[in-house]
Amino acid sequence: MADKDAFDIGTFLPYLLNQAAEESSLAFQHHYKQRYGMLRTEWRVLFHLGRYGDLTANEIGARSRLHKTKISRAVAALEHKRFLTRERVETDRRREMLSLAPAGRAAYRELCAVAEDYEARLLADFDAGERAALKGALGKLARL
Amino acid sequence: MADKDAFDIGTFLPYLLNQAAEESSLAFQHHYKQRYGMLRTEWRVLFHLGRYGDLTANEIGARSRLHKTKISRAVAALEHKRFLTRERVETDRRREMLSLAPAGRAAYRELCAVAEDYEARLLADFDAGERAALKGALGKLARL
DNA sequence: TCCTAATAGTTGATTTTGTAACTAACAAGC
DNA sequence: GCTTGTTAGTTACAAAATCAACTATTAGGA
Repeated sequence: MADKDAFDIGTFLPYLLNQAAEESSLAFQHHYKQRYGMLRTEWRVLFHLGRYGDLTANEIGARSRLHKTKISRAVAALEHKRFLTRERVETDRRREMLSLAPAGRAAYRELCAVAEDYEARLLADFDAGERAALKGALGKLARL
Repeated sequence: MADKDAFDIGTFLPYLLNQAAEESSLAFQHHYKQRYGMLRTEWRVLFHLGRYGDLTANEIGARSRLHKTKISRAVAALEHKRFLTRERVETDRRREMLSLAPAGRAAYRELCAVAEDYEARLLADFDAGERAALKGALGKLARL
């Protein structure tokens, strides 16, 4: 039945990418989920605010490629946890500027440290050249 | 605000993997969704049966790392589309052997061809060495 | 045999996501 | 001013994923 020459899902790129992504997200999830009760989208939004400073929901969407409804919900959840605050932009009252509150900033700092450690472990088996090649290839595939 | 030396999500491996996985799955989805009305899980189950021959739900789970409830529902949907048939294993009546029906086999063949083309396009910018390195690295990360 | 534990698979309840429709604010043309 | 179109963000409803509980069957003792 199993044709030896056949196309193999185990080497199909989208499949490999999905497996690797899932595997590598799993252990990290634990940190923002268990410790802060955050969803993945919330962690991403928190991250963008921590890394790039105050942004509107729309700007986060442009950077992260998250859909605006996901962002809207993540922002509401983060606000509820008092991790961020909103302020209407007076020059364009459709927009809201989002800023990390102290609790959010603390969570960001801690999660960044965890993320760096975590990535180091993921990449422990790779040398510098392999790491650069991998990230370069992924960046191309992700069209970032 | 934005610290130049800070950890950057744009180079965080789980993030990159997720972006690349999402991007590379998106266009391919269209084929099994539009053409056959399948969900991603259904395509994966179909694929495993086509590639590796008759399997039980549990064996598919072990290979694909899909949760058993996802598989159970995917199998039900594929059976409803008459893409596969089930048969109780007489030596252990808890298990059911799954086999592709002719329609499922046809879908499998067509989707494989599409997948090969699709992957070739995804990897068009990479030379043979880069492809091998990428797949090797992803395989390690996915722990396959 | 009978009791308990483990396994294969399904079902139901809750969460989360995705899609589309919606409100509010702005912008451009007349 | 008014109309039309666009953009920022939210909400509602449907689709899907997750988690726990469930049935049926097998396995391993005492």
